[in-house]
Amino acid sequence: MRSAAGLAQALRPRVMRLARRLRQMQDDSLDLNPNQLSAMAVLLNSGDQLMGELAAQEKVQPPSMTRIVHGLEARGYVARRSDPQDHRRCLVTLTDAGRQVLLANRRRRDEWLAIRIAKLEPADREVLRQAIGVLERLNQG
Amino acid sequence: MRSAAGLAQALRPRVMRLARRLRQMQDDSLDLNPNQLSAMAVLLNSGDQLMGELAAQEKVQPPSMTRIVHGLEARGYVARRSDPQDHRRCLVTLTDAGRQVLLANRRRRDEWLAIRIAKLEPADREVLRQAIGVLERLNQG
DNA sequence: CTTGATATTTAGCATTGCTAACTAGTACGC
DNA sequence: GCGTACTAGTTAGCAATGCTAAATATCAAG
Repeated sequence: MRSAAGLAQALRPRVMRLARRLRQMQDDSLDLNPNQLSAMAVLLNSGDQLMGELAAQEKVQPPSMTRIVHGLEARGYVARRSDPQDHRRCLVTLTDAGRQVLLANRRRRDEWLAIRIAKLEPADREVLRQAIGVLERLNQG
Repeated sequence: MRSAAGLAQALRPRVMRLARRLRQMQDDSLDLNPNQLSAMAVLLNSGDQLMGELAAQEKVQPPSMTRIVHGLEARGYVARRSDPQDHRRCLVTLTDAGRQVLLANRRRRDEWLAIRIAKLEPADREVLRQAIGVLERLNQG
């Protein structure tokens, strides 16, 4: 079972299942939905963004991003200001409070996975370490 | 970076991203939503189910499963009959048409992944082959 | 045969995505 | 300059889909 097709058949359900469980971890006890969390992650990783850029990156339509950002703004996790060069544009910035909430949440999810990884054999961890690069190439290709 | 925490931090985003792309693949040109597809997968893997069992397995409330199954029944992908022993109960069965659609869809998604896997180096494929078992243990643990 | 429990469905609400239409700001040709 | 066309974002309203509460149908026990 080293053919690409065979590997795909075996890998897909396992990746999907792990992702589903990781996703379930993030909802508890946080008044942010997955979209809001995801938009904040873009701001953390790529810095301030225009509404349109955010919508494009998150693959939602502009009106949907308006709603998502409104929720974040109401909670004080992002701030908005109009672009001084072009007043049609609207720049969205992650606030310190937003950054803290996001990092805390990310840490919590990573912990859940880390605990499970810690229970594996050392050889299994070595496989995972190598898999990081492979997954990266798989996602980019 | 061999610690469980470090591995978790590196792996989580890559697994989530791959899963997101795999999920996006499945919607095109099929009149079934992810819930319906997932319910059919349960029927394929575990055989006929009661409405309640199906709802529990899919972690949705019974009324939601009613709606999901109605859609599948209207398309002829599942059949329902009341349990001969207990007429309150309702058994749901995958039809042949349903099985074919499900398998065709699964094949299509696997193909997308297989094409990407085929572009990797042989050494990378070997890592993936080993990762299958590791992921399995990670999901079970 | 009546009372209470169980499986499922129906009714109606909240959330969230979308498209279409609107508002505000910019840019270009005359 | 000024009107026309374009662009960024928002508002309005629809469709899909999750939920809870209440209704329906069936079973089980005294």
